Amino acid sequence: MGCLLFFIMENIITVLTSRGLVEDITNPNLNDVVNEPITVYAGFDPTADSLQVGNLVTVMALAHFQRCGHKVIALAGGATGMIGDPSGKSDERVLLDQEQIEVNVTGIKENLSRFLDFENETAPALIVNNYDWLQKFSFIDFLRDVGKSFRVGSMLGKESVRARLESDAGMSFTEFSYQLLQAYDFLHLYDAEKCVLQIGGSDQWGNITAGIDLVHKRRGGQTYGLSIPLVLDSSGQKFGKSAGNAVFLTASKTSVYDFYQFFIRTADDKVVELLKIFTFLSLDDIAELEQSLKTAPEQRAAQKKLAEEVTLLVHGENGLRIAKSATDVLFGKSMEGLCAEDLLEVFADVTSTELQSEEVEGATALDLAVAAGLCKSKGQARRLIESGGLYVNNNRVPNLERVIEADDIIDSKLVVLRSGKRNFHLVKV
RNA sequence: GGCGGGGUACUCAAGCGGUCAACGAGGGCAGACUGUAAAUCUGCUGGCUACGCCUUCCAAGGUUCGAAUCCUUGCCCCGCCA
Repeated sequence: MGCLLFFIMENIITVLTSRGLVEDITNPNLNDVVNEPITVYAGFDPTADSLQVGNLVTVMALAHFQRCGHKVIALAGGATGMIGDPSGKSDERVLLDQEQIEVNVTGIKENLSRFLDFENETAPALIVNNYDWLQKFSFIDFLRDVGKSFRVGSMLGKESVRARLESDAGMSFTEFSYQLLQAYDFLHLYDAEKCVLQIGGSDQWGNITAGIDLVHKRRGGQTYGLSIPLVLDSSGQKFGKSAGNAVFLTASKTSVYDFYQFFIRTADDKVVELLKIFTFLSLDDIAELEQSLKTAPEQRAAQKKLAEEVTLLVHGENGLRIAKSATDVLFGKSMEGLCAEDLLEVFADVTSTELQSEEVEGATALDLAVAAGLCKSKGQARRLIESGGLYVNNNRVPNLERVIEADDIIDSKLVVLRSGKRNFHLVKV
């Protein structure tokens, strides 16, 4: 049996390495260990009710594990989220209440369900919440059973702790204890699910090794850790922020259009790396796209493929369809042939204003822009029009006298205002 | 507690009695160019019933025909000495 599996299973470490998803592993033996199916887990912090594209890196790694025949567990940190992981944070985190965390855990589960197969016959994925086991501990029990196995010296040595102790913000006992909880998670999953590997972002290294040590001390078992490199954008910033806002996987927080566009705007020198990380495209396909980048950069084939693949994975076929038709309308010159309902879907997340029909029909474009709140004042609207930056239904407003006619109101319901290239505002009549 | 410097638009920062809705830079917005990149160039950046009018330069008073500019008081910053 082992032999058979050996031949049909691709070595997951090789796969991940070839896609740039491995920063470091705790023990080189892991290369051989994964030739048999193992159980692997990664934790997700419920700081919001949706994962962000940054989390997607870890999710993709988990998905690769599952595709290679391993059993994967996604751990939602319902309990640890209440404590706050100090790793990579310069300030003490504001504690979330339990109610909020439950909401967040639910949202995260929803996100994960798109990537992991929970129905798989041989190795269905599992979602667990560490609140389920950590919540049962009394403080005394925890200190006796878990705390006893930790040395303060090595806890103090962790990067996440050291950085904070040296900063002005300092660190509370609560956050200091965080690594014990995450370490205990590993022990619990080792016992309950025979989980022998934890993966996570490189900032999780200290927490992962703490878990490995704990399993070794308490059970004498050998476990492993694998860290994934932090993805940065071309300006060296943490990946996944767009104009200061995080890009979320949940459509209500980041529209499918914005999500799609985030990937479309990937810089040339970054797109190959992202294709490897965020899609399941073969390396051959990616090499082809890389070639097209050199021969026909203006086609942006690689960016388009990246955006399509990721949007499809996260938002499904319908999400991708909406994102693409939104892109057509928002970048295309004409909106002809689209009815008000199509437009409402396309502009679902665009700010909109409801006005009475007598405020719209017969009004000048200038007045409408102000009434809708697109421009703060008439002066601003006037300047916008004079510089040719205001559009009604994707047609430039030629002069200050332009009046909104009945024809401009699509299906007697909608007028689409736009300032500049992509700043849209919907007027509902 | 003593001495000195200062508070101007989103930010920095000129202005020191009229020519000030307030120089300049950054940022932001728009236009041209372009590959939804980067760079570059141009315009705009208090409000309005708009070649004019109104409200602004920490706050409140005062001097003056006229103040962001001078005086008084208050509030707040920042240096230096105790």
